Amino acid sequence: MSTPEEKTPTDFIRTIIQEDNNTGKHDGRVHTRFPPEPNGYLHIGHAKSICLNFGVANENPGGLCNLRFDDTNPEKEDVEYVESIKEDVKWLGFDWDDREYFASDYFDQLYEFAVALIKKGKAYACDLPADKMREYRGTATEPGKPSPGRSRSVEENLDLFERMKNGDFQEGEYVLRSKIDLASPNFHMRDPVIYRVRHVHHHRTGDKWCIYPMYDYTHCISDSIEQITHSICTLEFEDHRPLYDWILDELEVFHPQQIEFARLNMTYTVMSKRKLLELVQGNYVSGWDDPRMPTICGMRRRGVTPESLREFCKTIGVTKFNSMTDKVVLENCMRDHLNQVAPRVMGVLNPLRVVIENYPEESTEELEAINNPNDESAGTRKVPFSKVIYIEKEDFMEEPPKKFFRLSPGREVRLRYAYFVTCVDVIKDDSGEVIELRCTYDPDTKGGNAPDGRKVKATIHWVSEPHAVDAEVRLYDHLFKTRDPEDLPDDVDYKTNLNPDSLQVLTNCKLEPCLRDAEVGSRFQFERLGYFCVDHKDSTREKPVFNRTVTLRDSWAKVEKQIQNQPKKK
RNA sequence: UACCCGGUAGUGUAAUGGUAGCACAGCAGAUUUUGAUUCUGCUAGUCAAGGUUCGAGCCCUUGCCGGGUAACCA
Repeated sequence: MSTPEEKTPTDFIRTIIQEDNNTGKHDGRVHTRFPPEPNGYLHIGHAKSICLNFGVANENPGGLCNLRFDDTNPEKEDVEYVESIKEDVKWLGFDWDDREYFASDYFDQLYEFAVALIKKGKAYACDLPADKMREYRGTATEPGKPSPGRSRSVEENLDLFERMKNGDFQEGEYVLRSKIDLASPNFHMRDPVIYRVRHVHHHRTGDKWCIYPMYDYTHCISDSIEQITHSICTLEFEDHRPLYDWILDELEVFHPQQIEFARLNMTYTVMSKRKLLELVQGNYVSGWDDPRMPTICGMRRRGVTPESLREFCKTIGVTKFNSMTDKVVLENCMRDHLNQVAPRVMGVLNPLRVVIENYPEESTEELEAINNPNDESAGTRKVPFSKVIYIEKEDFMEEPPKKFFRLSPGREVRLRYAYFVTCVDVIKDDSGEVIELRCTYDPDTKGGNAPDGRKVKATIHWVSEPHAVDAEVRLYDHLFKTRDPEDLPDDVDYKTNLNPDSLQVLTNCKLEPCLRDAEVGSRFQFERLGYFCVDHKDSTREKPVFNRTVTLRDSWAKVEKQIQNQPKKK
């Protein structure tokens, strides 16, 4: 068996870095950064970026990756997000050591650089209101018009900028703009705004500043200050690269290379922070860490392991073309890892009572069960068995179709690690619903083997009634019912694609007794059902709560579908 | 519309100008005290047309299709 994380992926970014190493561009130095804005929780798309940036650093001798918070827009940002981001990056398995930076740490330097730009005649204060500025910027086919402030003297600009900083102006009254090229076909070069006035409190600098630098201006300088060699970002910043380069060239400072890659899109979910925020605030989900969310904390709560998330990021690769990754790829990674590490247990989600008529009344046996067939060192455990047990409702059919191998009247099946049992009677309530089964067992088949060599076609799981732990189990399905929830006409809201059945809560589940002491966050395979994880928020010893991380592969479900689709022919 | 970027099996990705490979999905079979896992086999691809070349997925031209940008957000 191959360990999941041995072969390093290759992609165009790693190729660029390799070439730079070969030519000695940065003396063999590789320094990246992961630069989230602290205005929301990290999601699986960020995981892709984290794995790329930290991964590249880890693969190169002496490589480093900084964690930098891009906190230049105080209106949307908060320390709550800073803390969650740090927790998520750590949980994913990456370490930035002491290299934790904030763009806001550079506000003083950024200010001085802006002054330098003004002195060079490359920046000016502009008092055009926002709508006028848009108008002056021109169109795709017409160049922009110079704003009246464009011809101001250096001295005036210096004075105006200082007064902006001192709070002499209202928001929107003045901005600082770079002086580049109003006729550029690239709108980002038509004198973009680099500072705006905002009289708001910043979560780190407090009320020290009332002017805040814009992203384009801040990001390249932050990269430069931190001696970043490769500044990796997503595709939508391609058009910003000329501006990134222009600023650093004008300032004549260390010049990192910006490289863009395609962000992750995944089926049955949305990835934009705005939409995820909306789902949280509108109570469409229980919070950022709702297990249906594509957020890192949501997936953590659901039971996804960091190993499988990293493996997923490796699998999807890094390219420049927009793609839609199928969610089953993620699920495959989840199963792959959980299959290796998750202990097996038995749990009945939809219990059906079974009385074993010929089993002694007060007797209890301890049967030996294997904890993990893929890991011998996981050992075995004892599972109690008694006269009354629960089995899964789905494991019984009164009138079974041909390919149904499980229990039905008169049929014999194996109870895993226990005995062969045969159904001898079906008890129904007034409405005709099956509420109890009567079975007999064969004492010679203890442990699950028949001395006479006879075979059964099915082995089913079970839980002893007097020993059962009552639990709540939450089953999750896609958050959205369509593969691409955002693929809609302009006038239709994506929320109409929300899947009304994405959460199913089962409150009458019966679990084997060892699960009473399961630690919060621990993960198990409920045999024949899937992987489950103890919910870290709502689970208590008295009332355990489990989240289903992912189901097992289910080839029976396919057969079942075929049967349903085939019209019964006589 | 202008500018920028991109198009390789169903999906996601590989291939110094030299045999188009891998994974997931799908299909078929073997093993199985989980209809799981594991194993074996199969299916299926270079957007189009020209050009350069002994040879093009890769280089050039044109077209087609898809995405991005046109915030005092990042």
